[in-house]
Amino acid sequence: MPELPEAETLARGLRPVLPGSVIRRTRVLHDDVLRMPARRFRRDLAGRTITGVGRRAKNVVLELDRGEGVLLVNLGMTGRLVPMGFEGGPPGRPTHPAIRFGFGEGRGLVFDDTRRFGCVEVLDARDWEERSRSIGPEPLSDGWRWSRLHADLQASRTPLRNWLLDQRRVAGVGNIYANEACFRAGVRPDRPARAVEEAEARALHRGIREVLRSGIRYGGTTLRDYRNARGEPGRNQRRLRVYGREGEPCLRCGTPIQRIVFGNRSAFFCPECQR
DNA sequence: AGTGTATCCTGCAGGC
DNA sequence: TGCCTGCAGGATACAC
Repeated sequence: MPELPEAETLARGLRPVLPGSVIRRTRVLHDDVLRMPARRFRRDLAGRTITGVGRRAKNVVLELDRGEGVLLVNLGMTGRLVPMGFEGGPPGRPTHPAIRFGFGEGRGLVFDDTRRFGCVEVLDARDWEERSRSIGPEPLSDGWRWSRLHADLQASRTPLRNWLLDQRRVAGVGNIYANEACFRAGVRPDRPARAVEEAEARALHRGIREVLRSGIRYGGTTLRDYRNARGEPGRNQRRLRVYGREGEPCLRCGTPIQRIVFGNRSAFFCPECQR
């Protein structure tokens, strides 16, 4: 579920709330969301202060004191972060709590994840730097240019949609926004990456940025589970042009949107507008 | 290097 | 109402 815009929206909602909180207690209800032994996880977090909230790719990054370590949260398909006991409204009780962080004075944070495909881990500064380096460029950063995208695409013949989902190539793009970006670029999602021409790479670069910015502007896309820090759904789902619209008319030309499956996942496109 | 497949897990919608 | 199938925003591992 949560792709870059959803993680960004969540991080923005947590930023005014969490910093300054001291992790006094960590309860692991489902250890399968941890990438490390529960004992070490709890020990690494004990007594540490959350100093900031950021995002990298689809991850929410809770920055920690004592050496710039981070608590890295990947939301998977159904993950949520629910602040508890802060003013600004109780966002409803978590239905599938996996980890509970207690800050004292009745406050805390719950990592809630129905399917538990998400994961949570603590990394020290060195490991975090190394991990971040293994992830591709942030598509909304100034440094990410269409020429780089075009050059990188030439190195692969995997289908464009799959290429976009690979976090080592570009950060934060998931199945919804990948399909939407392909539509805006007028390129079929199953076209080999290296067959994307220069002008198309420009359009794709622009399309990726547009769909991600739209996602952020409208508070994320909620198909079912996504909620921001206040427990509210996003509004971007109304702006999707192809994703989930199989058989419905293309908003540009009226041709029925097609769904095909490859790489084990659905892809949606307009056979008329996308070549 | 690429693809297809399977895995982790739960819930929901639709067909009968 | 119940049972079954298929599907879901992610990430990874495997055989070929």
